[in-house]
Amino acid sequence: MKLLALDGNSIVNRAFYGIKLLSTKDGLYTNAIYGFMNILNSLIARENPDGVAVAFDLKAPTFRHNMYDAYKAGRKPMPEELAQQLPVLKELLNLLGYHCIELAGYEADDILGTLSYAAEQNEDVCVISTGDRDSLQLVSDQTTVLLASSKMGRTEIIEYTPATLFEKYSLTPPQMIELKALMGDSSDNIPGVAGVGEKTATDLISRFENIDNIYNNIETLDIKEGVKNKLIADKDNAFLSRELGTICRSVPISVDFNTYLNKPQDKPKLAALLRKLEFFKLLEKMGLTNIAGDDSLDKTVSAPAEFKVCTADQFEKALTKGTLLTVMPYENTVYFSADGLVCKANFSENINIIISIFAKESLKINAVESKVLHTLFDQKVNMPLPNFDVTLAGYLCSPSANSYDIPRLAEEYLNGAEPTVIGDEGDEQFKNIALASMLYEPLRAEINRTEMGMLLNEIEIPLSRVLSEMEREGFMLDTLGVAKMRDELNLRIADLEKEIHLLAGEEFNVKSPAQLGVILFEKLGLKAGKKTKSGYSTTAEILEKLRNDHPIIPLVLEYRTITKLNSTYCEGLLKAVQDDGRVHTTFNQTETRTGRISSLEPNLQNIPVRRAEGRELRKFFTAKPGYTLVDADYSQIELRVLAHIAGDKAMINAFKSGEDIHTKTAGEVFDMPPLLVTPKMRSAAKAVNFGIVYGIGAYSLAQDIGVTRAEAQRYIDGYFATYPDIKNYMDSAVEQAKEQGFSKTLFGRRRYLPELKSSNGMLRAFGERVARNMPIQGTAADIIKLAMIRTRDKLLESGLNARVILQVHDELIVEAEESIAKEAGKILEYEMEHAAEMLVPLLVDIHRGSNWYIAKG
DNA sequence: GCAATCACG
DNA sequence: ACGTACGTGATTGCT
Repeated sequence: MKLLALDGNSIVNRAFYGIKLLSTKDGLYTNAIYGFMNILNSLIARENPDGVAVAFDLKAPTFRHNMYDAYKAGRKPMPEELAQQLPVLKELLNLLGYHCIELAGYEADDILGTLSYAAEQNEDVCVISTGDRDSLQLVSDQTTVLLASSKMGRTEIIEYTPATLFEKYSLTPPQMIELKALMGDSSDNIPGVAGVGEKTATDLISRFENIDNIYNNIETLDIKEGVKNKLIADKDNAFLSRELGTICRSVPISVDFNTYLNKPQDKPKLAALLRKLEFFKLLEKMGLTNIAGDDSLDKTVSAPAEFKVCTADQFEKALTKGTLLTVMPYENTVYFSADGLVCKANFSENINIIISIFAKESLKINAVESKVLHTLFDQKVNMPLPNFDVTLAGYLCSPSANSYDIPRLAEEYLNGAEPTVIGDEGDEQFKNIALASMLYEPLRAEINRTEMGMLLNEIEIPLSRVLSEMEREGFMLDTLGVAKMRDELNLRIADLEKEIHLLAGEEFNVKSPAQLGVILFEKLGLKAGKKTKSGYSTTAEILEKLRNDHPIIPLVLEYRTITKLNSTYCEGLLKAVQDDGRVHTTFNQTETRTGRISSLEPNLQNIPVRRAEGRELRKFFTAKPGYTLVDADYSQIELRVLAHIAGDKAMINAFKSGEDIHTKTAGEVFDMPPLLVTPKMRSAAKAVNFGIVYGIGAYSLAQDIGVTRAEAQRYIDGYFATYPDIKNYMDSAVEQAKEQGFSKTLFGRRRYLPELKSSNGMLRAFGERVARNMPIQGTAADIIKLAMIRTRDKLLESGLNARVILQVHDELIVEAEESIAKEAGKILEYEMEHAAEMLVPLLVDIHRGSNWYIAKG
């Protein structure tokens, strides 16, 4: 039989520190369990064992502590976030049918040693997985060790057999103990021989086999005088270290491998635990989705609901006044649910029934993915704005989730309760529409509890229709212009590549950072700025510093710029253009943790603008014939939001004065009249203003503007002295988020921040920056969303031939018929500036033009 | 499927 | 001693 034996503590530690802190909505940390399961499952897939045993350390002192007081002294205690995951992990492993072994007085290593010894006696096979090199002493013909090592931040697994061990260390497995006797182990506080490290120790052991041979003949052996003296001085420690480092192979546990065959799984309990952990992918992979939760673990199980499939005709006739109608799009079909009935209607074949369903009086509509519904219905079905949307509600309730599809939401809010669907004929969408109707109640309750009704009803639901319309409108692209640019870029790319190869003295793939790193930093001997996990960093920031050190550098930089323009933008856009000559992006309304929208395929929110070469591209984003683009962007919206939220009088006055905020800030901070503020001072002030919005740190600010950390700190101190309420706000934003567990915008949009409870300083600091930034970025996002909705409505009401076609976070673009463009611009400007009532005015810069380059002003 | 890089606000 | 700005998406190389 083949046993997979894991060092539970070692693996779980790796998982914990390797994966960012995750937590369920109940605040249970899960990252270590999650990582452990990933590792375990990949090991099982790789080894296909007959049984799995996981060995754990206990807190109790071991025989090694009795032998040596200082054993493992100075070890940091296990962080609370990890400690609380261990009992849950053990429960999970047991439910999965695996075996957890732990024994007072012994470490996990000793248990593994005993299991591997048993394998040798019984002609079984033992595969050990650990991150601890100590176990290498256990390698034999029957025992292989899979050692997980973090090579530059990423884990790789190396398989050790006696042969590969000898190849790497030139030592046999038992000699690994002798090695440790000499070199010690700082992590366990095992002393070894002072001054002897891995190199010397390996050399000695490979020549003399073990420390007995060394010490028995120490005077006559060919050893350097200095090393010899060290050995003599620490003789006792060497022998002590050998004892400490020797894994005990006779722990009183069962050595009959049949004991460790996989047990049958307790599926209901397993399903309930996986749900509690929110491991929905795993639940699905294990085919447990349909297993109802076990009450002993779960608090509430929704009453089973029954749904009958009927025809769209029957459904339409059975619809009663005022009932809740749940609607879900799926490809070219619409699924409906109401009063325990479900049906589907093909959008083309049954369109009349769909129309008459929505024509019913006083329906309450519960939508799934409103935006997709609006897109499907377009102008053919007049669907009023839904009263609810389970997808958008799910997003508002937990904006950091990875998915808002119905099965996932059902797992979270219905606790695995399954609807009974009669007559579904294997169409699983019937189950989904039933679930969607069941999701209405719990999600509505959660939206009410968290006071996000306004966000859902006044912002996200109406916005979904605006986004659908914007996607349908699209943005006209001058494809001939883009193609011409592509051809020109291709010529330059070919030239640049030749020159770069010439200067490098060989051909290589300039696009490969790995190959480029070798050329620049090894072959050409340029000074590497270290960084990155897998080699040299070759970012533009590093290369820029080397610009004058070698003629190849400016060429590489130009190559990068141009290939980026060509691949991502010229080629990318040409691939995305539709038959109508326009690019139709997709807006994702449930992606960002802050409430912004994102844009994909193609992403129209990152079209180049900062540098001249890239900005040229915007000339190909045009208005259609007879139309003009109107482009309006908020001036400093995030800083204005900050001034408002913080209620900082000085900053509010700065904005009210209408002066340039960065100049004004510089003037205040450096105590100068605005006229005497130099460009250098202004740009420093601008960097601090940015930094403040991002949550600030002196180190990063110093990096950004190229001053010392102390200097940066002085700027920050000066800034807070000028705007004292900003400082107060920053502190209270963090404090409040820590108390409540989330940050929120002016409109109540939440972002939960479990990071703030972390004992990992870096992660906590990240959480604190987010707590300062999210209300600012998120409020600005809420505001422009309101502006989009109102602009769209006003343009429609006014009967003007003008449509919103794009949003880029603080910028809106309207395509308007030339003759009314000015009027449309007035509406756009007014609605943006009046989207929210604030302590500071909201201002927009607005321009018109035949293409985006011009309209951007 | 992830890491590195670079485009935007 | 360490190592960071906040929020995204697309392309490419590499395992």
